[in-house]
Amino acid sequence: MAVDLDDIDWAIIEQLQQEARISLSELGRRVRLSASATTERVRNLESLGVITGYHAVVDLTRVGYPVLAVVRLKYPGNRHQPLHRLLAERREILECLRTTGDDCYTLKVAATSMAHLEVLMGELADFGSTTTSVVYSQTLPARGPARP
Amino acid sequence: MAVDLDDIDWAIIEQLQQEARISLSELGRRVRLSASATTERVRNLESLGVITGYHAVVDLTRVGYPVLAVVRLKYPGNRHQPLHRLLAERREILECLRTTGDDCYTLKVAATSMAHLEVLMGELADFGSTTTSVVYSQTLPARGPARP
DNA sequence: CCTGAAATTGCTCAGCC
DNA sequence: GGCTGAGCAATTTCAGG
Repeated sequence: MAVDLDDIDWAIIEQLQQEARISLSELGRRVRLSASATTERVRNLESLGVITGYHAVVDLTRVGYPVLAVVRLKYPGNRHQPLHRLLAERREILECLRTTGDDCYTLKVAATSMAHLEVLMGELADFGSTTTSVVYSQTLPARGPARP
Repeated sequence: MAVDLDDIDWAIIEQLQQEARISLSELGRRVRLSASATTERVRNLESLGVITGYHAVVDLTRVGYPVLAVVRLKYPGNRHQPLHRLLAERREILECLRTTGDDCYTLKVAATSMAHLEVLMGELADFGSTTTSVVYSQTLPARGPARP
């Protein structure tokens, strides 16, 4: 499942993780490769599924979601379908990880207010018992993995 | 702290959240705006801090991190400095949220193997008691908030 | 993987609505 | 605020080596 990546591949990945909107020629300059070779490398990383996408990140507070919460969901039984439907509908749920342990799911939820969070928690409570922690601050900037 | 955003701003944000590498003219076409107007809008969203960056997302398994874990850290006392140092050094820690509740921090950690995860947990254990859940699957694609 | 040239495309900035 | 159009710069692409 893992792909063999050399130094240049990793240099490309590092650059695009930091600044995804640079041109391929600028990227080539930074990793010391010609534009054509850079283009081919990037296309390859994309088609191998190493790079899965390029996304703008927004400041949640500034776009109107000042409340962020981590929710753990204890989900008895196996009927995951209804939860998946909720995930599809509710864009306030930004992330959903299925995990080992007592709490089957860990979610990241954005809300416009505590009242809004309460509504969302009500919907999640239909699925099982929840544990909610409100986020004070995001201690890290967005980043991805480095070369192992 | 919040910024007033109209429909076009949101259309721009939606597009860039999905596909951050499109050109400004292509973006303009999609949101039905001229290239110059689009450019000005995007620059504005950036300088207001609404858009904080553009980042490539990689498949953790394919780049050599097949193990992902959610770690909750119960952190007694107020000396956060040492933890911040660890965060800076250890790129395996992808995210760190400071939260309300018994567990002061929730972290997302990528590891090359369970043995590697064990090493990382050892380092985190220096700071307080930890609860670790290994992630089976990421149930959602990367996505951001929608218009409230 | 590189170079070099051609073609396309995108970007910027007036002037104007 | 936004549009158009021109001029300019840049990137992308594709041979051939």
